[in-house]
Amino acid sequence: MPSITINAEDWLAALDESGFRVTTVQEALIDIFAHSEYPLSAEQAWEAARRSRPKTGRATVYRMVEKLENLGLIRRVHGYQGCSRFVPTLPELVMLFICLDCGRADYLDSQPLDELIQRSEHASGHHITDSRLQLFGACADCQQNA
Amino acid sequence: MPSITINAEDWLAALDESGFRVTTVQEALIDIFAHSEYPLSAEQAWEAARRSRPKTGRATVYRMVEKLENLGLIRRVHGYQGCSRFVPTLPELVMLFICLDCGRADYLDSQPLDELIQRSEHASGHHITDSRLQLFGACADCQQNA
DNA sequence: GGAGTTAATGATACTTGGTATCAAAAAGAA
DNA sequence: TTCTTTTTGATACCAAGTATCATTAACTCC
Repeated sequence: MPSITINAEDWLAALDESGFRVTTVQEALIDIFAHSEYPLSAEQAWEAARRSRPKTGRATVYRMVEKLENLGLIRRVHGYQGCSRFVPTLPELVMLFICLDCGRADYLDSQPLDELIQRSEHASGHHITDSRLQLFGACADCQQNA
Repeated sequence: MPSITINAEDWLAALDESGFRVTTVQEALIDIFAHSEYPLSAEQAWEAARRSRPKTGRATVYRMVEKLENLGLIRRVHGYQGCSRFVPTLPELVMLFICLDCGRADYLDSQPLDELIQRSEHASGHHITDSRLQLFGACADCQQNA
């Protein structure tokens, strides 16, 4: 499975540009989200943060997760195990695939989704401005090892 | 917006066939879900149920919602206002559209989704077994009245 | 239709994920 | 370095959802 590459610098820059102060909690959390192959809940991110930074507060992590989501740096995974897990957002609009065996996230080309939206708009008369798509199944690796 | 038609008889039959007893709470809840144009949360369904059946218990409604979801009679809406709202499932696999103005749900032909899945499977090598798609925007009616 | 059996219900207590508060600490500006 | 303002962490809090269990209501069998 191709792993994604997130540039922590860019995330910190994004926070800075939005007028937020750059803090050590932020750096820790960005590091955590940027390097996880699996969708993380705020609770899991908190656990992870305390490993490198024991006094990290719960509320801080929840606040940070919300901030990162608002800035579009992470996005919510809607699916199995609820809708409170997050993965890094890639620059381009991509579709998210989650392997039900290993749990890892993969990013797929979103062009088919663009076309789907165009066709559906045309057929229904609705104006579609946003979408949530999540795909599930067995990733290429897990199929081979099965 | 085309309104959906749910046959309460069918739902009761489905519960019956699955070995569950047919009760008055069920009938009330099925009625509520089948006739709502808007996605309902368990909490909202509870409120609605108590209007016609004041002693209805909270836990009962939550249990019932879970049961209806497990039987595939209602499905979860993943989107704005969280992921804890439900709409009736239509017999065929359809895509769900939610209007961000009036809040109503509409059901779209799912063929574009089938094709998307096929194309994505082919391109990625993953085996896709399930999907969650939600579309948002302004419905045809709301566009006209804007 | 009535008695017995078993599942469903309702009231309550509880858990958990998430939020509000506020004094203390840490960033940034001067 | 000092001052101002945001962020933080600890705590308390809230709300959605779940477990428990005595009571009630469906279904079964006669």
